[in-house]
Amino acid sequence: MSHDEVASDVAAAPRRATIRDVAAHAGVSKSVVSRVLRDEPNVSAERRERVRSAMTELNYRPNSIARGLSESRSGTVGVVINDLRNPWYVSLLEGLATTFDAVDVAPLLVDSRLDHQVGRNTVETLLSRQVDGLVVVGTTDARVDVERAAESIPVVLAGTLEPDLPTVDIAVDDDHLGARLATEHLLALGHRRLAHIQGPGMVGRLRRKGFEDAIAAADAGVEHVVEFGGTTEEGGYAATGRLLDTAAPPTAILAFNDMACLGAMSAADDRGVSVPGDLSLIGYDDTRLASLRHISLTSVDNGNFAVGAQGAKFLLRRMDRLTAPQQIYRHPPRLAVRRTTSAPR
Amino acid sequence: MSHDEVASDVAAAPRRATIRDVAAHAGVSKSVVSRVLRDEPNVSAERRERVRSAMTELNYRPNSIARGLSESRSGTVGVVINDLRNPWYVSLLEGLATTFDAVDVAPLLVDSRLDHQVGRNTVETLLSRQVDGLVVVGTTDARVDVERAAESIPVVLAGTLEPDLPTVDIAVDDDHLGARLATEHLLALGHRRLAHIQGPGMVGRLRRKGFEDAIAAADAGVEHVVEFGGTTEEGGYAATGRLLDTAAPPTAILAFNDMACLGAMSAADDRGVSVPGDLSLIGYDDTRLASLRHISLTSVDNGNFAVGAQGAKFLLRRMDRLTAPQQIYRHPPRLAVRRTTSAPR
DNA sequence: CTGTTAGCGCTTTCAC
DNA sequence: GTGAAAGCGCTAACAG
Repeated sequence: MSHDEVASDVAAAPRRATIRDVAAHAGVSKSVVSRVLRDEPNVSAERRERVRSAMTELNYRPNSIARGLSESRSGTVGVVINDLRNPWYVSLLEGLATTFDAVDVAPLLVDSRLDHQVGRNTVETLLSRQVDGLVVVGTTDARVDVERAAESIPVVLAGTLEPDLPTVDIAVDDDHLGARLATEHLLALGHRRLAHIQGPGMVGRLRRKGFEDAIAAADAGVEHVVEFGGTTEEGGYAATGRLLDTAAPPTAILAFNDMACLGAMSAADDRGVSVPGDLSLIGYDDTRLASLRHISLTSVDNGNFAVGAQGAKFLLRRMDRLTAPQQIYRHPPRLAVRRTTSAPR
Repeated sequence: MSHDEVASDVAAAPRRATIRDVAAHAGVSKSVVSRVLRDEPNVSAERRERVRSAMTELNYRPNSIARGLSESRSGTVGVVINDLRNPWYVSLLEGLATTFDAVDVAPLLVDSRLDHQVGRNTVETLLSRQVDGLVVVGTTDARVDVERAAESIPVVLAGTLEPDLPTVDIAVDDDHLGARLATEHLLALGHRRLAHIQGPGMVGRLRRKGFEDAIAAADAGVEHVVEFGGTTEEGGYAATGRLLDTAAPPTAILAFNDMACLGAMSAADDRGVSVPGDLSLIGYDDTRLASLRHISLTSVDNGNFAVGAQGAKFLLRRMDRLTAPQQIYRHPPRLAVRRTTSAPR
């Protein structure tokens, strides 16, 4: 068969150089090239150099798919986030990415809410993509899928405590402590009528407990009330409405998160209740939102970068040893005091 | 060799069923299974059924890596975002993901700012992961890398106009129109001293042009000034400071984006300038931020979901035909009027 | 240290 | 219709 130019409008994309081409070019065998590629020791300095320069000359780039097939791993991990629109996860993701990058693992990010909308099973899709592990970021509604996944691949939770399985590691901030710190701050300012807007799941229960325990530890004479508000601005807005439209409204509110806290702020605005004059507010997560000047929310910094980084480390460890005993990391949170808290009038 | 149980703490993870197992189980050849897998026609109904049930029985899941190696494609595309912390891209991403999901392509999301920090080359990393294409979301600083990448794989720009290459498709909103709409709104309200906070790059220039053209088309007697402010809250804050601390400050400002607009809002707060009473403000992108009650920014909705969806379609098309002629999609923007604009005092 | 030889799980000819 | 055989680009034994 002659080597005539095939009629085609596609530029004759020069086939990528393969390990074989490099071997030929350097006058060695494939194996040597493979060894150089993986920085193995058993290669003479001279040939190593020869291979290296052959690689640059041919503009060689290893094919990670082929490698994956050989090593039966993909070099990717699935990162399941419930809803990308609430950006509390941003620095957690950065923590994950930084750690994974260092070992050449690529996170495959999926928004399970979105997947749900288009009717596909997030976890199943990731599994068929051969992800080497799974990071569940924040409360998930794909609980059973996660449990099933944990049977076949390493799974860690970051920023959530559920589902709590013996072979699933957990990296979170200490929600109980965070809520306690926030509440103590309010008590120290002199507030005596406090409210908490509770969020969902175990995290929600822990933050509530932290709130209540701080109050229980305080002098008597502190009133408190808990209202369910969820994770959204909307939820915080509604809950705060219910709290403020009472005979003796609270003088301070600890919200489940920053979004709900913003909702609380708006509810206060609507009623002419001044923040922090008439009402102190504390959020949770210390998102970028909280630090915007115009908002300037006092908020609990849950150290999400560290949580993400530790979650990634847990996963990497578990990738070596699927059934290792469960490890839990609780990051100590820190209160970031800004302009939505002050002493009560 | 005997089949003794090997001492191991790892649960004998039952090897995933392969196409071979399915074939054996169904009593057919690999080829038939492969055909069923890809919904090819030339398989008798009876055997097709047999293969199907063998698959379910064995809980078979195709290995996308192996498939990728065979078809020399990975089924992934790289999505390069400059900075995840400014969430203007969220719905653009949803548009991308929705379209890609439908054809089983997985977006590999990378934050080039973060990559830059850890000293790795975003585009190069993606290429070595064998992505089948590249989506550049928003202004990028990896311009030359993108240009190089465009030589070997399909590239589209979403929400940015640079680098403008003949084989790189573009999906954006019509920035000139968007800025014009916003400016006309201000003019219609009666404002006669307007300012614009300009952002970077071609998008920045277009929005500025839209601003200026709207004013040029208006009755005479409209003063205007442009101040560079960039994309961040910080930048908007500083620029607005400069604008307000003059003898005849503007009564309305069109900011480059919502973040800068929030900065503008804070600068106004600091000076006791009331919004919208003394100063009307318009953002751009209509992010989730803008619609938060407490913020309630008038903003230009750039239809990012549609932009993302169209960008994805462009890329899929180009994956069939790398050198197709350039296509450009300009989404018509829409002004979302909220509480930061009103007639001047 | 080096080269040879088998695969990894799938698609893709090409005969039958 | 169906099956056999030959890869995709790499890693991983195994002899030398």
